[in-house]
Amino acid sequence: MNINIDFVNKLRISGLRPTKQRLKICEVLFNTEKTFHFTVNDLSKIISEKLNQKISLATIYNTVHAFKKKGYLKEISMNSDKTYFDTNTTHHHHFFDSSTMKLIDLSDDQVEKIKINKALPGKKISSVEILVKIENE
Amino acid sequence: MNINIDFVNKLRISGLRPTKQRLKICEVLFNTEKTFHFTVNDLSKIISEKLNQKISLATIYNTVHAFKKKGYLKEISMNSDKTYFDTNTTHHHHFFDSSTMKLIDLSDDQVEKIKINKALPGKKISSVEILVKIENE
DNA sequence: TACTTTCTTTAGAATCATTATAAACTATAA
DNA sequence: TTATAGTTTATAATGATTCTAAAGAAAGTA
Repeated sequence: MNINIDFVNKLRISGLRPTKQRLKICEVLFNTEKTFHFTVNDLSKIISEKLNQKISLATIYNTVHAFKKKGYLKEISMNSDKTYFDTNTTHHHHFFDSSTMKLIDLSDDQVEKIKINKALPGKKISSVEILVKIENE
Repeated sequence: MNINIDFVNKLRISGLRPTKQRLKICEVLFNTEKTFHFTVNDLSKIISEKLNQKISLATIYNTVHAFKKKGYLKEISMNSDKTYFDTNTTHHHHFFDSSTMKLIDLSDDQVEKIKINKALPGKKISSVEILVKIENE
């Protein structure tokens, strides 16, 4: 499996030991054409149901947080009982469909430049995220 | 107290019975100059510690949700372990200061008009919210 | 290779916000 | 005053997330 060699290197470079649990999670998250949104519960189900593997929930939480810290995942800012993560770490925004409870990417160039005309002394902007809520017409 | 007469009327108009618990919560939330942000836990503390009153947590949850449903409160979209509410129900956005974990209003006219150049068939936009994360310089 | 250290994984317990339940209570209308 | 529908409440239940402490695995060193 040469796919995994990349992941092994990436993990090592990040200071994370390439354990088989982390490699499995890498495959699920980063071995796809398209980026996607997920909750820890989603990820856990993919691993146990689709791949028939057993990785402890605690490990999945640990790994997701470690990946987020390293910048390989983004946490999405929205109010929900669950926390959503995004494998698309480029700067972009989201639609949230209240009818289906699903997130949809809204790329940066599909939004006209946002200009914030308010400065807060001693503070700098670290991110600007738009959440567009949609519903059935 | 003529303040309360207003609240009694407002509650009645909204189809909510003006109970003493709801009136007390109205006073805390709406009897101030400035709007503010709070969590259910904050509100509960204000009532028990500052006002020395006892309102069940369940009632506070019920009331806050009822007020939100009627449009007297807004829920703020951001990822946090707690849910934040806002007594400012006009259309506006937020700064979230990661250093202090506090929300700051960003009024609509302090943001240049947002244009979303992506339409989703069969869906309509119900809200557009910007969250600007800031940190110490 | 053997040993040591440090990092990881794990099951299960603990925590914390929130919601559900069901009985007691209260506002309202007739 | 009485009946009814809406409310409050304590408490239990739920569900996501974090903590714990012990067992296991990777990396570094000789």
